[in-house]
Amino acid sequence: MEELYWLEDPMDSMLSVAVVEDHRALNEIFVEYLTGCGHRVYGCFSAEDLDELFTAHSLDLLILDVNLPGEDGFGIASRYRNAYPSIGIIMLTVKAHVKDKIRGYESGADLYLPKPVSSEELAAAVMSFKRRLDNDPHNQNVPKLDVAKRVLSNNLLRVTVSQQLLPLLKGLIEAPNQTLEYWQLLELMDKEVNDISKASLTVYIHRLNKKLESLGIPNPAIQVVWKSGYQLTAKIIIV
Amino acid sequence: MEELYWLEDPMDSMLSVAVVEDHRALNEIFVEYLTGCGHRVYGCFSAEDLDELFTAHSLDLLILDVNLPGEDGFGIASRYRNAYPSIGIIMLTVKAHVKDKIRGYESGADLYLPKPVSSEELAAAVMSFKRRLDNDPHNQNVPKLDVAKRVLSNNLLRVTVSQQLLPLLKGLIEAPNQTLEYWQLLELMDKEVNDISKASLTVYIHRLNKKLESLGIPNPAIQVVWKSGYQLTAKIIIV
DNA sequence: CCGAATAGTAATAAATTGTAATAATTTTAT
DNA sequence: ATAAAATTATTACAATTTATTACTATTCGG
Repeated sequence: MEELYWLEDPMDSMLSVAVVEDHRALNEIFVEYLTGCGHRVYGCFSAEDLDELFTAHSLDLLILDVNLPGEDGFGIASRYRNAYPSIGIIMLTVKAHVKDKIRGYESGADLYLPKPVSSEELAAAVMSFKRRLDNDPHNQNVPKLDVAKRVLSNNLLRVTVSQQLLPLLKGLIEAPNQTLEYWQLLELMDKEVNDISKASLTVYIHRLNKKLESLGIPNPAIQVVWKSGYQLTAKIIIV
Repeated sequence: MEELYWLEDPMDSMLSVAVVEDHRALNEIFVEYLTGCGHRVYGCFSAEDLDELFTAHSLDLLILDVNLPGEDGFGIASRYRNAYPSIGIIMLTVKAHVKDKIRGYESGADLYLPKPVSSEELAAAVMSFKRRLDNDPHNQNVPKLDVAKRVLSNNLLRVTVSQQLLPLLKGLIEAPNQTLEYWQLLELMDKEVNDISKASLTVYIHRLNKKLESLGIPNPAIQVVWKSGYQLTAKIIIV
């Protein structure tokens, strides 16, 4: 497959968005503009690219051109809508006929934008989707870690985190849904990397999981990745 | 205020919709068509009408013309969006300028349809909104796999899925009711394709079926396709 | 100094994985 | 139809890895 790309500058309350558009110039314009709006945006050029991208990154929103080489936008939309009902789908097309719009909606699009679409318009549609996500009661009351105060809190509860465990938790939060290897975790804590330290790491993780559980986060929030390390599976923000 | 009206024929899985459009003929066309689609549809002609209507009936969706006597569609949208974040808003307008579309989204519209809008198109947009409501995984008891959390759950129960079995299950969910060949399943797990791996695959499938059964899914959810592979027969979604 | 929280260590329990052995099922051959 | 062969299901077990608990030592604030 061709090389996918994204621009750097992820911000905190952002969306993960894939732009699937084979017109290179347009793709780049969209990616750049949406990135500037604070989202993590991946540009790709075909269904194949998207599938590969999706195996590696979770996505909140797909922006699909209808006319693509290989599988078209309708196909992608229905396929993803089926397995991932909560994903957002915005479709772009020059076909302005009613039939096409209806087909777009039926294949699972949340929004159907007739081309030409300006970056501003697209960004507004993305924000509209984001607002819906933010208003979802399940995405509210996200626990926060105050690093300076060493306090972990949500709307109801608060627990302190010890000096020792703090950099471990901070590191895990900064790499959401990614596996951190044992040696990386030990380095976060300024420990030597050896078997004895590794054994104690399980205890530290266990203690962190207990803290997180006491905040109402499902246990284990920090899950083992067999023979590799650990990953944090809950959403926590750092303030 | 003027007399509001709605046509009879409410069905069970319907939406409560208000059409706010001061063009009487158009209003009537929309109300009639959407009612025919099985929704409970209220026609009204101004913000004032809508407010009165809303005191008496709960509404899932507002269809707003932009140009209205008194408060315009933007005003209504932001006011309702503010107070009722989960309400759906579709805006209709002849103003096709980008600025107006953006203003529409910013004031809280989920969808912005440039006039002229056909009844069919409007109905498709309404269905799209309804599907979003219905498909909201939080609103149904379809088992869901949270890949990031490695958790499989329904309304009542929750089981974790090991690192190893996760990609296998994910692959099966993404190809619902399709047979995946042995080699495809092994590739999902990054295993070599040989007889020994194939033998162990039966154990992995068995372990997955046990997990699924413990969620109340009829066993075997993953069924063998003789001499070919396996297929998942239960509906599971990925969040 | 005391007492509570924290840190390190060790021992034990539990989970994950791969493999093998056996049981059950389906197909094929007679 | 029946027996044999092939295929898949289930169970069991051992090796490895991780989770949990308990205990001691240390640190920190009052």
